[in-house]
Amino acid sequence: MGSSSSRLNILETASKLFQVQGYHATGLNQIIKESGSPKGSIYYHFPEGKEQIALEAVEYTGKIVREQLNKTLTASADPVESLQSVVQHLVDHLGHPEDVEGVPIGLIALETCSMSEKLRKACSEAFTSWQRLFADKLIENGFKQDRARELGILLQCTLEGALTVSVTQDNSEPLRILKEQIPLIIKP
Amino acid sequence: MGSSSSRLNILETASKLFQVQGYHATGLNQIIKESGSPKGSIYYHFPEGKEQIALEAVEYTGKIVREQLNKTLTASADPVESLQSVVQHLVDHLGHPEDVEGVPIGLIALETCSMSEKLRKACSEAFTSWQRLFADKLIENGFKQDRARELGILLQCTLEGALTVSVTQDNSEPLRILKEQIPLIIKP
DNA sequence: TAAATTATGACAACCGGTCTATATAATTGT
DNA sequence: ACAATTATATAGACCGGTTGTCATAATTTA
Repeated sequence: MGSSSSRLNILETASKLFQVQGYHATGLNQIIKESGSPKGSIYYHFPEGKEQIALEAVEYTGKIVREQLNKTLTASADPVESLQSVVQHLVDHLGHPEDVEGVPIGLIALETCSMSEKLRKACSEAFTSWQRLFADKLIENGFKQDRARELGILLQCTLEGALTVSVTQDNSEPLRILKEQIPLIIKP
Repeated sequence: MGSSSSRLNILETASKLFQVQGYHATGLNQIIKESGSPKGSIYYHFPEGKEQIALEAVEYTGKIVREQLNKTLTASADPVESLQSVVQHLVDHLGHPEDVEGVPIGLIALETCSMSEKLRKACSEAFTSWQRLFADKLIENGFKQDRARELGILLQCTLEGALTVSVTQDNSEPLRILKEQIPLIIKP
């Protein structure tokens, strides 16, 4: 099959590195060194090179975050409460970039969106899938479909931004403020 | 003196490139080529190399955005209206990355915040200065100081996020949604 | 003119992604 | 069972581009 264990190993390592360091700061040498794989394996498993690895890494991260998000969103029935849990989860993992969860795809998205249409689309679809998760939660709780879609987009954007600023300022305050304002934002 | 015209020229070129492409994707060769300056000038004007250029570029961009922001915010007395103008301004300049205005510092912030404390701090201070501008506008219009500070942070984060997602999705919808929701977000 | 400052382009050391050439394992045919 | 062929896996060489240095030229100042 096309998917050996070493392939997945490379992909997981690459995903973490791309999230934390970004596309250009992450070299193939670093990926193979940290994953313990031999150099030659890269172009065997990913014949199209770095761009292919990044593409699959974005899709992979998109899925991981989707699952984590889904778990947190279904933990409570109340949309406000569960969304606040999502934010709190980000706060908790702020200083631990070794945990993949919570570090966004925003960096690689901004880096590549004006460079590779393939990568741009992959990032865009990850964003959209997260937005849809938020919207669905609101629809379940009686929001009209159009309104839920709007709020899903707004919430995902706001999360992305607050996370960016919190990381940059090395301070969870932006995320904590967002958490407190969620009841105000989620209004039918 | 330390500030010749060629120095400023290099700085302006570098600022644009760092904003659009990011830190690691922008090489010194590209900076000197696009600015028309000779290679040697870089290390004459910026003896500490790339990191120094990036640092000054972030400070420079922070100031430019601050001025543009201030202009737009003072155009209308009503805070909702003027904030919506800020968002509209971003929408208008979405597809024109050649205009510096509107392209954020988010990319270089995410790229460098886990790499250089100096750069992280510079980006952080740019963010803070923008947040303060929003907060001041609200204070002028009767908001309590603490509440205005909260909202200033929230607004700047949300703008950053919506811009990131709009650029990535090549679609101004996230920004347009944010614009419509501003009256809802700005509540005392 | 002499000295000090300002400015410059050629050069070196290095690191990146890519690819080729080769070794090992699996599969197939006879 | 053994040979031939294909598939899998790997190490290292290559080329282009990166940052940074430095000896020297141009310009200003005394």
